[in-house]
Amino acid sequence: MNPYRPQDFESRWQAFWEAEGLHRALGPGEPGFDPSRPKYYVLDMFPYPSGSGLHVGHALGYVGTDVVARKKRMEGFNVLHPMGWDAFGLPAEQYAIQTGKHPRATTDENTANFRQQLKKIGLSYDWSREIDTSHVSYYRWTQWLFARLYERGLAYRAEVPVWWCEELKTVLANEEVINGRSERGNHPCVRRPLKQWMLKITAYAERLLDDLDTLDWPESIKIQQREWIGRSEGAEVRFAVEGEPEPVTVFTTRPDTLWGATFLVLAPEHALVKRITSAAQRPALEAYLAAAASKSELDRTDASKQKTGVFTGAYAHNPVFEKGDPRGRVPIWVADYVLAQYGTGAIMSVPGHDQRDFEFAQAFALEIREVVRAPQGEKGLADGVCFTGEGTAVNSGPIDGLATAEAKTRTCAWLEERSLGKARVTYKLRDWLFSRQRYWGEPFPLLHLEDGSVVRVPDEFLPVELPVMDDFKPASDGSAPLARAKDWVVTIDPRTRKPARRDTDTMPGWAGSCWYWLRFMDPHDSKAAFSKEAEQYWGPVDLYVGGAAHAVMHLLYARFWHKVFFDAGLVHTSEPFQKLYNQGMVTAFAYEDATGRLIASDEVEWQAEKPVRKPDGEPLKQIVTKMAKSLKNVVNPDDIIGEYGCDAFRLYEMFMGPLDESKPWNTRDIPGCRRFVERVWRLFVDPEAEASVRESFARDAAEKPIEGDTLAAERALARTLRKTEESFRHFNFNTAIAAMMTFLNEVGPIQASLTRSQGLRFLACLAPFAPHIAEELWQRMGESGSVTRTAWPLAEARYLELDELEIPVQVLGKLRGKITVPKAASRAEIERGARAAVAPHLEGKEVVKTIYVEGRLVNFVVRG
RNA sequence: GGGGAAGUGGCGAAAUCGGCAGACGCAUCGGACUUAAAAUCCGAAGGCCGCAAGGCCGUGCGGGUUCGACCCCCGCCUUCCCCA
Repeated sequence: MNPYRPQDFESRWQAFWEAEGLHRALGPGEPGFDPSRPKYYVLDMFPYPSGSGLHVGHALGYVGTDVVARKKRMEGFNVLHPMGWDAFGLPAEQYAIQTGKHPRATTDENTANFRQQLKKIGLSYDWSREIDTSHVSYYRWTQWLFARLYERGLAYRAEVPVWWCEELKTVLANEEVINGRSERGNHPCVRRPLKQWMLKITAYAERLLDDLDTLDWPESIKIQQREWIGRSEGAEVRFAVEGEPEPVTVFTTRPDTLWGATFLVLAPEHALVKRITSAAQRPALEAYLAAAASKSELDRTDASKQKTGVFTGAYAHNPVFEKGDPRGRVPIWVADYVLAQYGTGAIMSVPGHDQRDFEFAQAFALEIREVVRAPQGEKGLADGVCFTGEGTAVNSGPIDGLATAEAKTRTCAWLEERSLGKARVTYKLRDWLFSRQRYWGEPFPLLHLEDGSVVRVPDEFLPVELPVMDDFKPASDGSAPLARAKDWVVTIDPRTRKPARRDTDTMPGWAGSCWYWLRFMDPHDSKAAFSKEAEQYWGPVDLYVGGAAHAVMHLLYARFWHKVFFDAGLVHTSEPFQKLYNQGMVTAFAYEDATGRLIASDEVEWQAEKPVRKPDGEPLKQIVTKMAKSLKNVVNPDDIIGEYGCDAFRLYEMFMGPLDESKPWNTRDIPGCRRFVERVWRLFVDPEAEASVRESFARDAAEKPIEGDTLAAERALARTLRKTEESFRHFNFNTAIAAMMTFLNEVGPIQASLTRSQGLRFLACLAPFAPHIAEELWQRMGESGSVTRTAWPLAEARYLELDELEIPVQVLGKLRGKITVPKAASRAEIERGARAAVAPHLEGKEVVKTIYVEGRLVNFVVRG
């Protein structure tokens, strides 16, 4: 008896692949490496191994890349498809502080769990290349690469505001602060300046922007990155401050509106604020600064919020006016909608032509002056609205009458001639805050000498190992936990033998993911981060797949590091990821009662097609949300695989819809995929018989001529192969699976007419999606080796051609009939047939025009 | 607030270039097989009207372009994602 029992063979094939090393990616220098084959590097964004394990949403992208990797191998590529762990970071540390377990221990437990879960999904990773960013064998090279940035002057220290929670006595990361309160405990937080390591990503802003054009990435991601980098052209203008030697420098994108600047606004953190504030204004100002410190940048710049600010009591001089001209005397205000890190931390306010300045001026009764006349037909200042568009300069001395674009360049020239300012390009992108006062991260390979200077730990003395500590809570004075590892901190500079103290900050969670694709190319190298040969062969990543959630930060940081490596001659391409693809989010149904309260899905049952709560039958509303532990709607792949088998699970993941779309998981739909694999099984195997495969597929079965049902099957197979091939171009594997289902529907009734070759080609086509059943049937067919090593089957053009065409016939764009014509029919014949087919609809009407789309459609345009 | 996506049957979805809307699957209903059930196989099915033939309406809403619009343009509405 031969029923389909996946539990009997799925783990056996997984063990076989591993034992045979079928997914090992052999690289340069390894025995058996074949350099004549083309390479393909397909990479998943590696996961942070959280304690809650994988859910079916994570698996979506992994199955997607696995399908691609398996097909590429069948096409003869050397495929690099690795997996590892982005294991440093805050959550592990947080969890450790709560439970008292060391993050090393919990991280190892979590990665073991993830590895075992991933292996059950039958993913064809080369596990010999597994990496863990929190292992010293990895992070010593993170430190080494950081040193390359450092020696190029791209790392520096600066006082920047960071979130501080007085109640918790700790520095918090941005993501730990919500609406000015700590995520844990809901305590108030403030931003206070602290010395931090910064990376000078702004030095690469122009290249990060320009090189986007060379990448095969989704346009939406490119737009988001461009937006993030935020290039803007404008001018820097110096305003002299009354009674101060230092001028205030402002940046503006609209130098043409300089004549309309009626006040200045400084960011609360601006260095000049405290110096210039008058005694009378000081109390109000102090109160304002304290309030601003507790707001996030998001709140501060939220345009919908009421504008707040306070006058400093000081005045500046607008340099476009003569000394003594009352129009040039402008008050200096402080407002939190101006950010210290953007531009110069100070703006000139032109309330007539900037919406935020307009609202601010209205709120505080400041002067509004028109300097740009709106074009005919548009509402301008004369109509009482702020005009922010382009128009004609007025009340602006030397640039009066000029159009905005011309007025801008003329103003810049005017300023430069008089040394009052200059044209400048700025970016919204800011330098990257690269240090944390936390334990679970990479230590900086830096030493502080007694004279206050900072030196690198020489490369040959790397790694700087993270000391083992039992108490790694942040200290109450905001200093880093590593500062308490006294024996570790106190050291000597190996170069000068002078006493030194180690830097006690650690790198942020992003650090390890800034180069991991390079380590995968050569993961066990103890002499270098990666060998030149390996990088030369495998780089760049051909296909990078991950969630759109990382559209900006991770991808921008990774590109930045890679460009630095390129400049340092470490890599041969200036971009790391040639093609990027974002898998969609897998959402899940959740249920809420009449009051909107969420009900866990295991408390829900279905009665008469309606969801109700189990104990009392109260009707519930089905909603779609993300999968989250807190919503109790998480589905674990282990459970699904246990019940339906791995192949059915993989097929369902791909059958749900196009890879890039977000779609709800519905376990109720899986039986359809399970039935599909069972039907595949029965196509090849008679479950009632002892034979390993049906007679018609046996090795010694008589050769069948390609005619009749066999020809029909050949054509059906050709259509399936074509559709599958196409699905790899669009990453909509749901249509490939649908095509294979259609194939089964078509050949089911004529099973006995199928040839062995047709059966084998179908299995090869199925193999990337459902590799276990493909292997099992491949073996039962008596084929030697693994289906993963057979050639990818292609459709033969001659079996895709049809003898007859069915052509829809429309009248005035409405479908009124269909005709079937021989492939060779002439246009005249087709038109004649079409007229006949829709004759009743043409009755008494005049055909004005006949539209014929070659082989596709006829449309009669009629009148009367 | 800014930025990015997406809205098609009861549900997941499909539809080369602007050319037959709803392939494939789930759930549902009917039939066959069965003592019965499960499994399997065959069939029905967007909505409305109709015994039927057939007709009308239908891709979030309102306009537009076109012989023809899920697809292109303009304006709305709703939902989801991201913000160092």
